[in-house]
Amino acid sequence: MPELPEVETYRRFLHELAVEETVAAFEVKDRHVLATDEQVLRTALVGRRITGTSRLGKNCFLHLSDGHVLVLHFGMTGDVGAYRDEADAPRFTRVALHLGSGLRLAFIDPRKFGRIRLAESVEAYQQAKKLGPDALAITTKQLHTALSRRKSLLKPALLDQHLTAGLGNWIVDEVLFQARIHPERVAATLTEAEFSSLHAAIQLVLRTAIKHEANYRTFPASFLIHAREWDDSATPGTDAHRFCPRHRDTEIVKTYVGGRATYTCPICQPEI
DNA sequence: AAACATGTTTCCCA
DNA sequence: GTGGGAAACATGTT
Repeated sequence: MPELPEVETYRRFLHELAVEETVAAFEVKDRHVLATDEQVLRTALVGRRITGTSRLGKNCFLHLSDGHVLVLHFGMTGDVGAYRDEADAPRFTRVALHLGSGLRLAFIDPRKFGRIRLAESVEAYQQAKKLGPDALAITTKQLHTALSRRKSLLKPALLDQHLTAGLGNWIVDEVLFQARIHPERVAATLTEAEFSSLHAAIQLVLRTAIKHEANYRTFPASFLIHAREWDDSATPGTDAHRFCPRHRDTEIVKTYVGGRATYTCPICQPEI
């Protein structure tokens, strides 16, 4: 789940519940998700106030009253939750922040690919991870500059968080479908018009997804996402799922690009 | 029951 | 340094 729109949705959830609250306790149920020493985290958190939240790409930040930030990265299966009684702790809660109000915020992560760490600042973290500009903030010009030096395939380039931060596998497929560009085009060969379409599609897909709180099933019918996982009307003997929203007779094709499952419409997104 | 999975990092190779 | 491919991580779902 956690690509940029999910993380933005989580951030808003945490913002409402946590800002102006004090951290009363830091409970670790599974150390595996900690990227900073447990005691260091506890010392940094307990007694501090949460002054605000922010997000960069797929990373969510809780700002602390001493200026440091708690960085949440949700890996592949991370989620957030809130509860009051231990008996109501969500399944797979790995870490819980107990707030002064008595509410407990859960960092939920079945597969434990997510990480919690402390950073000096958002900027310090961005530098350490060499993260590019947020995918919602990147300009057409910045996108153009970054991609026009790339000889790699377009899809892997867009997934590279150093280039721009926040795009994940599902979003990139949707963006490329909306922009009508094939994922295996060489990044540097896009035309001016294609760079513009690409930028517009990134904005459209991210804004739409955030508006729907990343609840993919409620996305517009014009989105490719509906032809994915939950739509298991695949034609027997093929790897296709359903049909292109624009060409009702054309089956969406599943391939692998850069090792990742990739869905395209062969008519909308002609190869090379 | 084997296959597949939304992310990131690392290693090996050209 | 650049880019590709595969593996590893840990575990749930189909």
